[in-house]
Amino acid sequence: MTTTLAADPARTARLFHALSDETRLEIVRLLSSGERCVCELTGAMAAAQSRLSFHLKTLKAAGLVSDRRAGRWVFYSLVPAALEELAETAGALKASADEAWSSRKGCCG
Amino acid sequence: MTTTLAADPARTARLFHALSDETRLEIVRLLSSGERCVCELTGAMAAAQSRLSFHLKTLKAAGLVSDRRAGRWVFYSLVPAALEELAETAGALKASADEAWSSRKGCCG
DNA sequence: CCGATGCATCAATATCTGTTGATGCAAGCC
DNA sequence: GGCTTGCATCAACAGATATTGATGCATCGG
Repeated sequence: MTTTLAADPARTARLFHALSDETRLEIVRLLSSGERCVCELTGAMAAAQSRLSFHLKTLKAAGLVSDRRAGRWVFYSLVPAALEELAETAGALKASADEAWSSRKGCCG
Repeated sequence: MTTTLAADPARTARLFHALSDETRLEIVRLLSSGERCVCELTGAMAAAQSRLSFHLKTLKAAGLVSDRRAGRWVFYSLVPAALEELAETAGALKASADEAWSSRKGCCG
């Protein structure tokens, strides 16, 4: 009743899926200290350029990062609103788990 | 600096992965109103029994739910600690996104 | 205009994931 | 002891996902 739990399940699943990969989590971690171009990410991680491009595309599709072109470089950065949405959803899930403890219910006779 | 961001990336990825499926999100939603046996979940969702068993196994492997045998029924329930861990991780990600805005940094010349 | 750089995209492959139907197994009812 | 119920597990398949190397396409420097 307090918070909307998974108002849009498909959206929630997409959001969680985008963060269900270690490579992408590492990208997010690197972006947490600010905007980065792909070349720098490639350097920081031991990853092929096409691999990073793939994961960045996934993160972008989920709305977690945005890109900005500057000259020959493309800069990626986190989208705070999306991460806030994530935090809210996770918070709602936690709240529902706490509720579950108070409202016990019999099942199957 | 405030919160540890992905101290254990593999664990974080596993947690997010467990919630990256609509069927599993629906299970969590049903469990949020209390303990449920598989038979009841099967009834509430339009899902084959073996399908639910598969997803429950995934959720259990991630530590998000626990099971309890009672007679011929197996009751599943949410694990508040795991959902709190999730909420904390999501909160840390959000915090890092906010930090990213203040600490801009040049890249690639 | 030419070569180099930064990045996206494609093709091919390998692996993982989810679904279904069948089988197995334990617990309770008769 | 047989039968039924509730659930896990398996086998087989289909589809999604991740990795790699190659190619394409802009942008910039000369």
